[in-house]
Amino acid sequence: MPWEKTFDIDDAIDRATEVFCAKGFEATSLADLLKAIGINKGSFYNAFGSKKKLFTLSLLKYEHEQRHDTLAQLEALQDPVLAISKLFDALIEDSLTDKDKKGCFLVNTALDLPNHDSDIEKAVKQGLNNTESFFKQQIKLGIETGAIPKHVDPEREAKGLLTLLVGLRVLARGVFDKASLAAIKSQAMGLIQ
Amino acid sequence: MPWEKTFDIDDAIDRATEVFCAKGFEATSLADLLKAIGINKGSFYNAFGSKKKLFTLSLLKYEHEQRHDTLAQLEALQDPVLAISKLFDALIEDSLTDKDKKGCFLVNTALDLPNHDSDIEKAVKQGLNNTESFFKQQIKLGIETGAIPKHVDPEREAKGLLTLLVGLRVLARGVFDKASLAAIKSQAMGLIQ
DNA sequence: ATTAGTTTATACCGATTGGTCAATATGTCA
DNA sequence: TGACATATTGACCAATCGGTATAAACTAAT
Repeated sequence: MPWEKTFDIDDAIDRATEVFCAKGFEATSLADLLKAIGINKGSFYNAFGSKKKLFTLSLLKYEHEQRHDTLAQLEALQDPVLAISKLFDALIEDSLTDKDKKGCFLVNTALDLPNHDSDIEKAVKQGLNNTESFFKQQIKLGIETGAIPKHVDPEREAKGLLTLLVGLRVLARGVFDKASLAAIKSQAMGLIQ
Repeated sequence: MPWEKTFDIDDAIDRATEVFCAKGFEATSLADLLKAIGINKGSFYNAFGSKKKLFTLSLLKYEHEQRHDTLAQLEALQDPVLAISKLFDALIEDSLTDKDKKGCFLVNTALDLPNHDSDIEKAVKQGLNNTESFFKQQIKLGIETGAIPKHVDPEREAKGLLTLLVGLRVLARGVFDKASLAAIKSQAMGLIQ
């Protein structure tokens, strides 16, 4: 029937995600988004409805792709210690590679949680809780296979690993250098030994 | 000669700090600041010059009072394990008490570092590095007195404690509840045992 | 009383904010 | 071909942004 869009919605969301992640919701202007996506206002509001709706879309997509997919791959390794090691390696690699220092969209938004609505809060909590569950699962598996000592408490230690992950993402945005980030990883691995 | 200011500059900076801390630099409007301080534009620009200058003042004052003074008190205890324990207790207490969930001005700004000038970056780095140094110092002291086992590496472990502290501050703004924050503390104490 | 500096209160500035809307262009289907 | 549905464009909107400027009221030391 009608006319197809001349730009790719998914691609537009990804471009918007980069800006939202780097600057946060408030500091990102509509002009920023239009420039990043490469469309003008009419198309923007026709496609997304509002700045806030696009932010929600961005966060949900990021949560799904970055976290869900990544963790699924690591789980498939069937080697908890290696999986956790690789996760921290990937975080550090990602942080050092990205010269815009955008950080992690979930972590950035988590710190800004009091300034967002409940649907955003829900999405962020779900993302981080699932990461915590991943750690818990891996620790339990490691204890079963003997790769992780029995005295490790999956529940508590998972929260510790998540906290280190979050802290790493913050400090990687300008405070810590490569060596210090590596020290965090070694602390994380120490938690499960 | 002339007339003394009718409002207290220090008090004004403190009120501004609360708003900046809760909402960040960009999302804080001049109107927000004027309302929080209780003055109007003329007085504001006469006293502070610009929004950005006040932000810098706020950050430096916070860095000095919150961090410097607090850490000095803890150092005076001459009991490393107790000092670190009390520090995390205070963080958790502070996070749970503040119903605005403002978080820590230093940590909030640290995550936003790529969007600030070099003078802000410098102040944040100094604040966090000094906290790291505090941890290192306490660990060294603990090893000397025997309260902390010799296998603990002050350099590395201090970074771990700082990362947990930063992560705690982030998660306390809406993701973690009291019990989970307590779990983080127990992880931190575990690092030095 | 003069004077210097501070306060309040407003008016104003250009620029930008998020968002709307009517006109126009473009595609698909009958 | 023509009708219809949607997409795009760009002008337009009121409100707010940070910041300046103004004038009059006020305080305190000379």
